Amino acid sequence: MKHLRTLAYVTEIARAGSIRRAAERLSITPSALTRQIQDLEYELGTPIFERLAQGMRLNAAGELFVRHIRDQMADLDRVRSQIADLSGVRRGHVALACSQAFVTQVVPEEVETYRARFPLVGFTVQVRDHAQAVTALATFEADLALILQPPPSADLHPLYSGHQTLRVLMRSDHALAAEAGPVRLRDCLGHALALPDRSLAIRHHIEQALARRGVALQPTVESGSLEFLRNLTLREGVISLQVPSGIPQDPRLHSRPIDGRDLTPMALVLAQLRGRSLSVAAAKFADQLVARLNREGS
Amino acid sequence: MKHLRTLAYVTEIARAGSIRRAAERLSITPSALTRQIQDLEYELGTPIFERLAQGMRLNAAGELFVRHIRDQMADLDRVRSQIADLSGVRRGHVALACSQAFVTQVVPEEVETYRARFPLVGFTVQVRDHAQAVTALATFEADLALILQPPPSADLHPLYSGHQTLRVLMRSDHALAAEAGPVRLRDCLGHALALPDRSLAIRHHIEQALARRGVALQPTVESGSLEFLRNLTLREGVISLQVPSGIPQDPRLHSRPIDGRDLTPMALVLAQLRGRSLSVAAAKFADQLVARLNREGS
DNA sequence: CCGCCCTGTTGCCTGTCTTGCAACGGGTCA
DNA sequence: TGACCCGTTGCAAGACAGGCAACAGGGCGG
Repeated sequence: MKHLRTLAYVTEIARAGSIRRAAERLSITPSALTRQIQDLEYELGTPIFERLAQGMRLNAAGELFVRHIRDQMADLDRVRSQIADLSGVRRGHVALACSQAFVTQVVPEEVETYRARFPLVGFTVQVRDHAQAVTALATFEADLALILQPPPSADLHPLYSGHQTLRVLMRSDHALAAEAGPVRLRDCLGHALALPDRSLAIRHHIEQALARRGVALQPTVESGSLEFLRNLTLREGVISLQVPSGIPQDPRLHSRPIDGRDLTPMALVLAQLRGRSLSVAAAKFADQLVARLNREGS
Repeated sequence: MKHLRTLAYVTEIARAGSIRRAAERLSITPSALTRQIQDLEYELGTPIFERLAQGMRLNAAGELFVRHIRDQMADLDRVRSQIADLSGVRRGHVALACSQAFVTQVVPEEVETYRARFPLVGFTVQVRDHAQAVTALATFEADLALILQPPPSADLHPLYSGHQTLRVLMRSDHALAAEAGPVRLRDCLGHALALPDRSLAIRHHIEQALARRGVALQPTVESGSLEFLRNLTLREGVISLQVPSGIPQDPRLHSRPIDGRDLTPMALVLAQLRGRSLSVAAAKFADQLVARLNREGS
């Protein structure tokens, strides 16, 4: 909106780190930018940027001010969403940061369901690990975060929390697929393993459990992409470990839960930033997602 | 600040009830105003005013939007105050709504003390009854409210709550001044009474207590001004009832507490609007006031 | 019923403020 | 030292807010 133009300039300069880079991204000239900033600093009675040879950096006052701008913009979004809601048509936008495990099934299904009811609501879905997800919430890049093993953070306000038991994933014709029921972890270690790499929470969870038993993990293949690992299990006779929410329904794939004695279930939360009030669209989507997670959890 | 100009226009039109009146108060022409509003409504995608023959009135969307504007302005004040605080010099402004009983001693003393330390902080002190005080908080006219017998309201966030025992106020040569210690209420009713009128919480408190005993109150003089009542007790031989905080130190005046069996102490709270974060200046003043009230209460 | 007064709105013009362009001064780095 | 990046500034062109005057429409008393 018009009256926030200058404020948007500030955040862009803070992000870009220099007036010239920001000017380029904003499609205006550096001179226009520098003047806006000078006027603003005059109004505030104090500089909000440090001028360095390499560019501009927010000073303490600037940090406070940028925080204010973000709050303000988020609040405006909320209000616009509420206003749109008055007219009966639900418009708005939902920004979600989620772990990779959920982009396969849960999130696309729920987005589709939601958009079937409210086609005017847009979505932004970003894949983030648990630490990045918290950052995304804090910088208002995301309204909601759906993450595994959330780091303890005072900024997180959980809307749902539950658990997911890890499952061994294999091709339907794999030896382990012959039996049913839970699998002991030691029975997996004998097979060729295709595991998530250390950028993913699943890997940390497994390693912690094994470390307690003094066992080292030697995966045959490791990857930051769960999708790659699934595709590999379809081609080779390797097995993988994934959370149930991320396992697509595919007759060629088979999965069995890991025995509870070997691996504790992983924590799963849907969270928002503490103290922030969501737009109508985001709040409704969160409700829907929580309902789904409750159904699955039971 | 510049970027809030249009938003200030909106609130002024909402307050004035018509574009022309608002234009006059803002010292611009109605045409400039109407255009600003049209642009804003276009940006929002929906009208925020109802056009009536008598003028403009906010619609539901407008109510939401004005609420947002107020929040935004208050938050900007807070941020500016925090920024000023970084430079070591404490600037800012404190707006206080208080019951009449406190303009005699408590508030002027505390303002003086505060301003001795931070001369760059300005004050707005308004006398408001308990209902008006809550309104003042809700409309951001006041940061803090110091009131007797606060109405139960979800919007109030108490920073201090205590009690004040009503005292009988008389000239030092009055018959009741001869004895010391608490006075029974019935001993007062025999003398000529100069009481606060029904616009003040003290009066309601007394009447409720007497109503329970089936006694009707027949004051000789009543007034909405506690100062007038005090001055009258200095001239005539009448007695009055006031809260201790409002009684000035004056050798010609004497006061004795009402017996606890006859009148329960009156509730006293310092409160802010729930969910609002105060400016540094207001928060520090609140701290100081709470310290004073705690000292007095003990 | 009509004129009067109040309301918001619109076309046109003007002054101010923002923006773009080009040039300048000052740092960093090879 | 020269190349390159940075923010900043003078000047001219454009956008935008504001003022003036006139218009359309509803409420109201004569």
